[in-house]
Amino acid sequence: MTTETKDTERVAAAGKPAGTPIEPSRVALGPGPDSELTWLLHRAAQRMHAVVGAEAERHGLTLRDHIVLSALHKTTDLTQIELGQALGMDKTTLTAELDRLGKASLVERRVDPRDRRARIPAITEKGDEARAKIADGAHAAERAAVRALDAAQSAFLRSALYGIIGDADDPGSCI
Amino acid sequence: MTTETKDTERVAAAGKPAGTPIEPSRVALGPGPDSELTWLLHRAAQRMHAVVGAEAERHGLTLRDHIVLSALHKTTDLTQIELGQALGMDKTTLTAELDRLGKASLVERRVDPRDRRARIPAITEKGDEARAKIADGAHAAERAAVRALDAAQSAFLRSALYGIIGDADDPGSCI
DNA sequence: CATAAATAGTATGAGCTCGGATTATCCGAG
DNA sequence: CTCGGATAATCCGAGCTCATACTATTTATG
Repeated sequence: MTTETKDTERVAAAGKPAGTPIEPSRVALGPGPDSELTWLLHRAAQRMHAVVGAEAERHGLTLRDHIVLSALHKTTDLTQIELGQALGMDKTTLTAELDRLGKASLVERRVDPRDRRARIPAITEKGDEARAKIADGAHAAERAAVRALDAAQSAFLRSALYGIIGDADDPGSCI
Repeated sequence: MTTETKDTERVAAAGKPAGTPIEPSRVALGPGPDSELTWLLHRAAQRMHAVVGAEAERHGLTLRDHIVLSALHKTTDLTQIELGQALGMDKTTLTAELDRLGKASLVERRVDPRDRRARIPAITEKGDEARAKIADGAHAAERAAVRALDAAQSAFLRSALYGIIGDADDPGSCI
């Protein structure tokens, strides 16, 4: 009823029991150097999310926690709205995030003395210690990710990404 | 009282009141060429998501719809699990996504004749028409995003991203 | 000063993601 | 052939994101 080639097809498309041969169909569909740029960027971001997020996880935090703490380490006197815009994060999402970080005593919110509507989140001593530990591992993970590139190539990669981003202010949390 | 002339102005310029200067602190925090790689990748992916997603939106679909349809256009005979792995998409999420696309008659699920547990999703004629239209706009948007790079630089960018991705199989839907 | 419009932050609710349980089916050992 | 374990898809529930509504406060205008 069926051709004998079915065996090879089945082997190729089979799950991954023990021997784990490479499935040609999957590889053909997965990301490759000719894939669309949107897809490559998404996958690469996903990859870095996994490795850097694992580093944050080792200290009981998430990648988003680390990013927010790093932002608060670099700048001060931002309101929540300004922080959210700089991070491309929805204000409601950021409020919930700051609630979590505040409950863990990693940040604190003070009222802006010049505008009593606004709150100025600030990183605490404890928060900065956690941030510093994670930053070490995160930088190592980033260096490892581009170890195949030399300094000039790495710099070009960054500038190319920066060029794609431009001055856009896109929303959307994948982080 | 009511200011008859300014009213329309204000409504039109909502969110950016007249005379508001640019906040220097915000600009300083945003992504720059020296930002961390993880952050740049995330922002660049976010940017492409916005522009390509807008293209899909013009045809009543989402970026994820387009990606799934493109995958089904490129390959055949994948089960849902295999498709999900290739796309880095959770099996539950993919089931829901295929439900939506199926309801719109853009894909159909047939039982794998060799394994009655498995379903083989396939793109329909109608689905491929939508896919083709979106693909045109998407390619144009991608070219526009890297218009500052020449062919060699663009190729290098892709290969660098491909190198970062490696053979990892990360989960996580930002798409 | 009085008052209307705009804005920062928070609360609420719809819809989504994803880990784990469930069902139907396949496969290998006896 | 039968039976126990593995696997594909689906179902269910906790937790999350984000649009919208709401409150407190500031700013503009006469």
